[in-house]
Amino acid sequence: MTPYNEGAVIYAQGEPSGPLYLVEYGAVRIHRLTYDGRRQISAFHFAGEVFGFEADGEHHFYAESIDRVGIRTLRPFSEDSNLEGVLPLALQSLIRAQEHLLVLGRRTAMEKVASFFADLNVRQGETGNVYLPMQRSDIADYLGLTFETVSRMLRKLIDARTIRLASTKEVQILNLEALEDLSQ
Amino acid sequence: MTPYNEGAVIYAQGEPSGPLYLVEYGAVRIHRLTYDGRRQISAFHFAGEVFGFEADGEHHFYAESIDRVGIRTLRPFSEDSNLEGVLPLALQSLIRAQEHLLVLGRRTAMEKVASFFADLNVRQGETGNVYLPMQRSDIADYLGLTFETVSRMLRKLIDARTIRLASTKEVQILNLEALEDLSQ
DNA sequence: CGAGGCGTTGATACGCGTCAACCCAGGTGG
DNA sequence: CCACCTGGGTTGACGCGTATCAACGCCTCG
Repeated sequence: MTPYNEGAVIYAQGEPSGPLYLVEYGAVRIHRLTYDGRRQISAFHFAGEVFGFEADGEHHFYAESIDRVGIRTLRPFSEDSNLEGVLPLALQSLIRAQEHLLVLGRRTAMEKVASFFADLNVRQGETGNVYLPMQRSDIADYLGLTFETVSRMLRKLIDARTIRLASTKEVQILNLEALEDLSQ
Repeated sequence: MTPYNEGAVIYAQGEPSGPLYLVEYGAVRIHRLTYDGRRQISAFHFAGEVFGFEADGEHHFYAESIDRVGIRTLRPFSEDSNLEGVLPLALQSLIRAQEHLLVLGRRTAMEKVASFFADLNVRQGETGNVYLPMQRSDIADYLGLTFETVSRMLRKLIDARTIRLASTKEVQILNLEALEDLSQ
């Protein structure tokens, strides 16, 4: 198990790929930059999730730690391990990417932010308390928005008593039904 | 090998999944509808490509033929076939989905349309002639735009002598470099 | 105490969506 | 064989939602 401090590069675009990575604790962002500095975050990964799939032996994205992270390396392609379990994990990543396509392509800013919180709530155990280790600009780059717009949507959700901010990194869901209606 | 006429449903959201599907000829669209009628096309598939991956035994998208299509069914999960080849195919789908995320999240309408043509050009053999079996609204729903905007971007590309329309369904690329510059 | 990074809020601009009119090609029926 | 109809595509006028630009507050760290 390897620990990383926040903001560390776990792998970079262009590096050779190989192992898979299991998040033991903390959060990771997967992203890519365009020539002109725009950034798209394609995924966040939390404890228990696996990332690092590549088709051709080379990483096409950056993986960076968001907070303090523990990563275990899996080597499913070495001779002494099974390929059995890999396909379901890859399919899980595919499903997530496809769901994200729906959000990016056909949702308003409000719907994007609402569905982001609804998704995190499910992935964090449906406690109604969502932890946001990433900063606003990370959320924006994940949802295809600006951080100002993310901030404004938060304000609207707060004013509507749908959520509450315990701190800038902790969201309490006050009205899950309303949130899910917005997420569609 | 099963032939389908245009507009046929190959599988529907909610149906049990199982086999994979190999396109022998023609084109297929994979899409989903939102409660309020908006549609997101997550992928197009052309001859030689495989689709139909699901994580949990159920289809979460619709697969429909765009024109006349021939489909071969693959049953990699039956006992007499190999699972070997499936992972690379699944990873290919994952890569495509991730690339598409970049396009949907951080590109202008012009860049989306340009990168769509550049992508089709590559997938159709880089001949400089791109065949568009799908209608404008399909392209729009794939790129997260309206069909009017797609039409307007076409007009701009034509006026800039970047492409030419041989017919509404045939694009000739006149200036590949310019197209790729727009695609990033 | 000062500086810098992150977040919020406000004013304004603009890209794309919406709505509407029109064109064109293909198919059908008289 | 032509008139008509229908659906897909194009183009234009306008409005809205989100980006952009800017100011400011707060917290952390030196």
